[in-house]
Formats: sequence, structure tokens, C-alpha cells
Amino acid sequence: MNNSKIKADGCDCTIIHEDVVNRVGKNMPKEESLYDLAELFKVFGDTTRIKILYALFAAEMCVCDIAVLLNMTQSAISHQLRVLKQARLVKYRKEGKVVYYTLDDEHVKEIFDQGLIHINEMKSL
Amino acid sequence: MNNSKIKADGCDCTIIHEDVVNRVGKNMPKEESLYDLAELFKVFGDTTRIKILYALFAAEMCVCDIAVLLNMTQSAISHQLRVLKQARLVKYRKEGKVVYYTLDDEHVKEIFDQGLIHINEMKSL
DNA sequence: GTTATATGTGAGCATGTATTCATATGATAA
DNA sequence: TTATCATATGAATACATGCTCACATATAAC
Repeated sequence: MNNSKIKADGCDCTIIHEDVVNRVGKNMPKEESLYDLAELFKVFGDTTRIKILYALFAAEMCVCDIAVLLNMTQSAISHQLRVLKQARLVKYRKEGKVVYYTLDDEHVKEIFDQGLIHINEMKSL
Repeated sequence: MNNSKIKADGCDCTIIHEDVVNRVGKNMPKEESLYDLAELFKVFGDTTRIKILYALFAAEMCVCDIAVLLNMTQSAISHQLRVLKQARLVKYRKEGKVVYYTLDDEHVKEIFDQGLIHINEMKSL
């Protein structure tokens, strides 16, 4: 043992501010939460899904309606609705052949609004 | 012309609820905003970037510190910091060889908090 | 039963992306 | 100058993802 600089395990860097690293490390949310958070934002990170969610802010809609509104194929919309279902952001009810989708979350709108505030501030600079 | 069902342009679907489609269409935010919003969430949709931002919530940090904290290579962190810089979510200052990064946004924390609320509610069901 | 319509889904393809590797740049120290 | 360290970056690779196409399923109408 000597007093050479500390190196991290899988990292090619010398620790420069060990105190900061330790303190920040202690205060980080747990791995799983951060992973889930990234997964949630991944769902929001697609224009088609954003549009679908904004459409559902305004009204319950069936798959065909959404496809027409966004001028996309029914198949593409159906695939994206599956992603939104898996993320539990939308729910649906069947009425004969038609499947109606609605929002299944109260936070999405607020998250989007905060996002838009960020975007508008960036633009005004 | 006849009274056959209306079909949308690039869509293989019959319009089922024309009134709903028209009303929702009128109230949609403009294309550009939705695109920008998706781009912002794309940046949040990666575990490494989420971790970097959470680290910067707690303290100003240099590249090596972040690499050590997350147990990743300096190069990987540097690449991701570039993405965060381009999204104007972080800013930096140089002090000799060392580059210190800090947050450049007040909304990110609130967006993340709302996201975590969503996640926790999903879990408790 | 058959036909038509609404939706769901698997495969394939094209594009995007996160990391690694090697190397470049820029600043300090010897 | 030369060596060293912190950071940046281009290329390559591996993997993820969004759409299309073809087809399957499901329900209703005939």
C-alpha cells in the first residue's frame, strides 16, 4: 500500500473530488427507480406516442379515429397503443368491433406541461 | 360522388367518429411543439443521462467524478454530457484541465418528481 | 355459413443510439 | 521540451426501435 491516487473499479479515471463523489453517491435514488424513470421517459420520447396522448387528453378515441387524426396506418397506431398500454398510460374498453382508448394517468399532462415550459424558455433565449 | 364512407388520405381506415376527429384535431398543439417535447423526453429516456442529472442535482461535478460515481468510462460520460449540453440541460466551466458541470434548468427536477410519482402509483396497484 | 370491418401481431427492414476503442486536444508539471 | 492528466471526439459495433406488410383474430351483418 502506498499513497498513490485512488482509481475506481471499472473506470479509467482518477478520483478528483472523493468527498463530492461519496456525498452525491449517498444521496442518489436507488438504481431501480432511475431505471423505471428512464423507461417512462422513453415512452414519451416519440412524436407519435406524444400525439396519441395529446389526442386522448381531449377525448376518448378509437384506433381508427387516432389513425385518421395523425394520418398514419392503423397498424402503426395499434403498435404504439400497445406500448402505451404496457406503460399503463392508457386503458381501453371494447364496444363491438371498436376499441376505445382513454388516458389512465393524471400526471402525464403535468409532466408534458413542465416539458413545454422548459422548451419555451429555451426558445426565448 | 356518392355517400360512401369517408377515407383518410394516407390512412387505411374508415373515419368512424368524424366529429371527434375534427374537434380533437383543432385542439392539438402545433406539430413543432410536440416534436420538441418528444426530443426533450428522448434525452431523459436513458438511465445514464438520468443518473448524471440526478448527480448534478446534488453538486457541481467534473467529468471524472461522474465517471467514478457511475462506474463508467470517462468517454461514455463525456459523450452523454455532450447530449445534455446540446439539450441545454447542463452548463460547464473550465478550471485548468478540469471541466465542471452543473445543471442549467430549474424544471428538470419537477419533471422527474412527477415521473417518480407516476411510477410509485403504478407500483402500488 | 360468408363477408366485411376493426383491431392486434409477428417478421423484416431501415434508422437511431449507447458504448468502446483509439486517438486528438488542451493544460499542467517536470 | 517532454511527460502526464483531464477531457473531447470520430469510427465501429451491438443493440434498440418505429414503421410496413402480410396475416390473424374478433365481432357484426348478411
